[in-house]
Amino acid sequence: MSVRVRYAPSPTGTPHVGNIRTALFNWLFARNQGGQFIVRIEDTDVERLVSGALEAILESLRWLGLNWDEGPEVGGPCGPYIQSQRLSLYHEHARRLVAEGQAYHCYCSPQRLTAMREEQQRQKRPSGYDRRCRELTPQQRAEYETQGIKSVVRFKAPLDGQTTFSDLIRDEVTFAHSTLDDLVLLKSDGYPTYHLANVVDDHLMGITHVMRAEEWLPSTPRHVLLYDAFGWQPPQFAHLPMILGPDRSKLSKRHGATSLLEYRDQGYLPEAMMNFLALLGWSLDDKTETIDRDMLVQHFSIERVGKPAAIFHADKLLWMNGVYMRQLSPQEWLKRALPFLDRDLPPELPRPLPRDYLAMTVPLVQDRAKTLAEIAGLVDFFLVDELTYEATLLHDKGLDVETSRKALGAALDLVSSVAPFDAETLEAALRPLAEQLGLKTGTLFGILRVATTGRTAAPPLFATMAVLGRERCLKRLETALNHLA
RNA sequence: GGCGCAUUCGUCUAGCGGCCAAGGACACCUCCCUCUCAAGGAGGAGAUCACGGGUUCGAAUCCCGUAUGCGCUACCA
Repeated sequence: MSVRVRYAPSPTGTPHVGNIRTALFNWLFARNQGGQFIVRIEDTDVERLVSGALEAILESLRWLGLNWDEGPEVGGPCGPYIQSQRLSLYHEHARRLVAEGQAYHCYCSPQRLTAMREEQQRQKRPSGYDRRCRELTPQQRAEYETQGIKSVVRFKAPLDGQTTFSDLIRDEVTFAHSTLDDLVLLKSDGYPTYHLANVVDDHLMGITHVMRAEEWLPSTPRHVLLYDAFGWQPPQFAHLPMILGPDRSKLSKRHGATSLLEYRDQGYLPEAMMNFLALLGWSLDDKTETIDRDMLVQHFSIERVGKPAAIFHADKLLWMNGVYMRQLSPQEWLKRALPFLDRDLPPELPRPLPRDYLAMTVPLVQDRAKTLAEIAGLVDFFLVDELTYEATLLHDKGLDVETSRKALGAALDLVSSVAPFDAETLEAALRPLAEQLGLKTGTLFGILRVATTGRTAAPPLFATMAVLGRERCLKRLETALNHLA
């Protein structure tokens, strides 16, 4: 039987990296096995719906390149893939369990349940539904119904015994039935709970492997019991390690960027993100760090997924992004950078940006950027009309103003006459100047760097000047001289 | 409180009984390259494998207990 896995997010916000890591592992497994990757939207909590969340989920998947075989937008044989459009299915199955005596209507008010729970907690007793409605007589039920009290449908969990299931990552896990209560299957608003909906849908959609975060482990025995109640074969389970914030708590907004799309906006490459996320809880061997998408698909396996939760430390992601950025061809690099340059370069610079001129800067800055968002700060001096910098930088490190002026003046002469205007010729002309002035080359070049780029750290001087061109260089050297006047 | 899962350098991890007085990567430090900054290259520091008991000729690897962390304990997923 062909593998069918699903990513089943609920549209309550924009997905964070941990959530998407789960999607990634499902996708990798499906692609590795030649199976299907299905996306199913679990919008059964009307209260928590966030508008735009669905689009953010799909956009996250698209950005990483996690294409789905069935789901929203593409449809499929088991649709609809949005749970709010499958309500009658859940009702039908809940009714069946009630008719078979495997589930029952519960009329307890939310207030009573809350009070009960609080009391249990106060007494430090195990919490859980006290099963008051489990054995209601037909008369009692009729009574509640005529009073118009809304009910929920609860599953009749076995009172004793235990359930053991096999998890692909954690091996055998056992839960005593005495620790389970009668969970709600159908809410009073007519929507199913996650428990009912995911079991019904996973079965109806032919899901073979349920790969989800570890937080679902405690409810898995209930799901297994539900499969049994329906007479269905449960899928294989694989509970993935969680991803924690640097303080070891569940990843949240407090930890800075957590949503995948934020990383996109910060200039991370999807291929780097995929590589990094894959290594959070999975490894190929004892040394491989960079693995591209195809290799990932080729080598992914559940057996190599680890058990312990992983902390999301973005510093390694930053490094990896740099690796992928440097691997890009200059053309591709520019293409990816352009939208960020449009966004981040000073608005007073005319658009469209001078693409050909920017292309010349690529060899000078490609190795220096770790994210696409940094590029604007690396190339802005190539484009800006007026450089802004502290004039003291022109005679820093104990240099007297007069020497700086002499240096700039001499450079000005050479730059105006040198030909051709390329890096080699410029260097051949300017390097000897240091000795003539009795300066160390580093010192001279430092002055010229500040004058031509406005900064103390920049790409190699002569290559930079060559790209800037004679006009700009002369103008900037003159401006620098004026700063010292 | 109950139940469950987990526990190897700061972080991501390799390790499925002897090849490990524990390997790789990020970050950090030093050096090289060098006009600055990067990139690149070479080194370094960093883990008594949570702790305590077993099992075994032999344990990071198997078992038990303890501790710690995390998760679940909703008419949320």
